[in-house]
Amino acid sequence: MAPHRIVAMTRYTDSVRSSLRERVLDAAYGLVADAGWAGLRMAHVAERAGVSRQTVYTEFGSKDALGQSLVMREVDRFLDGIREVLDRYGEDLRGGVTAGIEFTLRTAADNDLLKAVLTSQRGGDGELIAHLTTRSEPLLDTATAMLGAYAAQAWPEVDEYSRELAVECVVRLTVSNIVQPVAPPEQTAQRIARIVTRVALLKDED
Amino acid sequence: MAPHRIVAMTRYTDSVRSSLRERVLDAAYGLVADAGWAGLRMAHVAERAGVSRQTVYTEFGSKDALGQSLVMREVDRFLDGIREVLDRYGEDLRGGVTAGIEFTLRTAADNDLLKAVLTSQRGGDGELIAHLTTRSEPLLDTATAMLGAYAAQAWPEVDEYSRELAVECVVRLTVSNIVQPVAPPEQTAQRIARIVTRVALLKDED
DNA sequence: TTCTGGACACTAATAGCGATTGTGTCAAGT
DNA sequence: ACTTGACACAATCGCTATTAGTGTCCAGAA
Repeated sequence: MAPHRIVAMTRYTDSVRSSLRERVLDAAYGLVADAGWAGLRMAHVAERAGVSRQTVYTEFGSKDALGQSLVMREVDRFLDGIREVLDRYGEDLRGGVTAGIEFTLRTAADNDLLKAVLTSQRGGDGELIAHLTTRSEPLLDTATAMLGAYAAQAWPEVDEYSRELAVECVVRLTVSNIVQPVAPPEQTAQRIARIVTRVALLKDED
Repeated sequence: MAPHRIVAMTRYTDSVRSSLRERVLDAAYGLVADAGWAGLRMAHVAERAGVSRQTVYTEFGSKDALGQSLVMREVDRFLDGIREVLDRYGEDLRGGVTAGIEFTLRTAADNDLLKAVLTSQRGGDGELIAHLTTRSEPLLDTATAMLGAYAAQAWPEVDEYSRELAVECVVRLTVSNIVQPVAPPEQTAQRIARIVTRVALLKDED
């Protein structure tokens, strides 16, 4: 019985802790959106999260570490979103790619933090991007690898080289359209998907 | 005779003036490369160009105007370079595109000013990019239009929509590879050219 | 004429310096 | 576990004096 209780208590503690982390992270996210990373005060984070300043420090250690966790959470959520979209479309890779691109464009449009990470843009207001040493630098690489895996599964008849080219196109053209948009996300997504389909389906003669 | 002499003198004066402008611009270019736009001193420009500070002011009016002329000259040279490459390859559009991309990648690699203009990157050391109001903002548009014209001439059998897609690909993928290079210019250029060829040649079925 | 060189007013960048504000840590209290 | 208050230390701010640079004018030389 004792072991069981210990386990139960540990789980309870863990869940409390993780919900605490989430609350703090939520608070930080909102405040960063308002005042930018430089304008963020640990005291405000604690206040908005409904905890003491000390708790924030014991949980995250420092402001920099809090920033790390913040962008890591955002990155993970984005990657999960992409995965979910791709899964939802199953064998229809073109549909999945279109939806994934649109999802990415919309995310970048209303999430300054992820936009900064996706476009690797330093400076500006996204000063916290100095913290992307952990899991956000290789964001695009991760996304590329993910997309490549789905492509290999859904389009086994396409040769590997063509798939590589196509995946590279998706990623680079999407980022390009985040930086310099010319049409609403939906149209842009369809346009890129069309381009990419051509790249994948045509085996050149030379 | 009098009119002739006047004309001759005017031409002489013009040529002196333009060579003066060039010298000053050359001096400014070198100094900007060393110390950045903010670190540039009009006195240094004059000194290196071998003229008095006053002459620089009478010729350009202000430091800002000098910056304008500087980026305009660089932009024009780049555009001329692209044109020349495209002309040299004549009907061989794929060869021309490949060479043009490589030219662009190499230019961006060793010309910070043009790199800043091409990637529209503000801030950083390219503080003078605040001056791209004249002929550099539409640089990419101009290049796109140019490429489109050549494409229409060399590939009349390709439908217009496909040509548009292909040209967009060339421009966006090239810029993308300036920002995030993964291979030397030559390889990258060939890769992009291959992608673009596929986009142009395949008419999709849907 | 065209360019030079020096003199000038005015403005922007710089350095120094309290005063303020915020980070990060500690210990005692709940 | 979390809070509260206190603290040392560092970064930032507002202010001032000073420097350095822009932009202009004009007398003189080529």
